[in-house]
Amino acid sequence: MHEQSARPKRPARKRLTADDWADAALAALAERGLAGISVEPLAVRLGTTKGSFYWHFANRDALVAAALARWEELSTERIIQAMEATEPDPAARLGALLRGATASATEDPLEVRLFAAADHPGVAAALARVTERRIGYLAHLFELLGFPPPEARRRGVLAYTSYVGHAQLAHAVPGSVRADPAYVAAVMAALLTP
Amino acid sequence: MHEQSARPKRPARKRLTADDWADAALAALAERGLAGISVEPLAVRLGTTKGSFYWHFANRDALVAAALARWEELSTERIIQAMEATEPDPAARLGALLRGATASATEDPLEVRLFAAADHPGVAAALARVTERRIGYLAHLFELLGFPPPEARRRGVLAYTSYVGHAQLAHAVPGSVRADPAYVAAVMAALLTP
DNA sequence: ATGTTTCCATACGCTACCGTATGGTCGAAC
DNA sequence: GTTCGACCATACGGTAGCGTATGGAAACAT
Repeated sequence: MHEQSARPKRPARKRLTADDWADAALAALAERGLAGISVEPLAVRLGTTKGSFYWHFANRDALVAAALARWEELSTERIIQAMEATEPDPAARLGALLRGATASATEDPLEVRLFAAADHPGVAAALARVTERRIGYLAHLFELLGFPPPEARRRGVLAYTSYVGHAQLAHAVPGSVRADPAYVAAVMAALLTP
Repeated sequence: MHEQSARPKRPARKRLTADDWADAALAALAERGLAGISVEPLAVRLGTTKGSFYWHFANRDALVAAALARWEELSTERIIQAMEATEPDPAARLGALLRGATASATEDPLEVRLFAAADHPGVAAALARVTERRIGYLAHLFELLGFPPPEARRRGVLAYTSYVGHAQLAHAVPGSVRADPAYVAAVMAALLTP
């Protein structure tokens, strides 16, 4: 008790930025859902108090918005990376995309949490934008593969719904969708058959 | 104020049963998610008070369990009806199932709410049972269609994930998956191609 | 009609969280 | 080294919901 340097929290004993709060909010969102973005518990976790929070943000909803913006930014970054992945063949690119998506979906609960929180207007809006971008990109790939636009869109929707459903099941009913290396291949075959 | 017969609530002025509470809970779950199952608001809605509730149930979680049991019962009833539907051809039966499922999924938010609440152990358990029954039945149909068991299971999973994903998208991003009569047909074609 | 059982109303305390108010501290600019 | 503004701590009040306690009212049996 004779030295006050060691607070009971992490060594992080400096001042915080709004981004620090947004990152923590995004992490809490992934771990506990939208309700996990709560000011006081986050403050404890960051080793500070509400006083800090209400300096950087007007209210809780502003923090939610910041976390969503961060997610949207990251998710579009990813799609750009996927597009720039040196993989010229559309079919191969589609396969890599699907493999990567199903793999990361089983690990990362974030997107599942977002669907669970789609009641929130901000969440719904962010989801709408990201969904449209992704389905659009998938449809684009199917067009490159020779499908006419309406059919390409249908297949894009099918590919994306199966991804979303897979992610949901993987988190809600882990046993139902156990790792099967042949699964993605079967899905690909179904998606590519003319 | 001279006649006490007319309470401000509905004409329902009789005593309640546990099932009345369970039904109300299931409705609230569909409308507002798991958090919608809350004792005091439900009491208001039923024109009564917490006193009634805590007579019939030990606590909130018992009510959640009752609502889940009711859902599970209804959902299995439905699959039995679907199985007894006078439709001998497996492919036709599959098509009818898919059409009915995607149609009802866009209207009824209940299942989407359940996935959103899969953190709750009871919800997860109910979902697990229902999911396993449904995927099992789908796999059974694919076996009838001549696919070997592992492939039948894969296609059952694919069919079910696409249903779940479709339901999710329909509720979170209504615009993305607008009614397309050719959609189910395309999905069917993809699922049935050998 | 009276006593029992069943069912409900009300009041209370408790927890978790949001948001405000206000004063304190620390670092940088002068 | 004082001053000023950025940043944070603490105390406070408010809301929503869970669960308990206890006194009644309603239905039913006798």
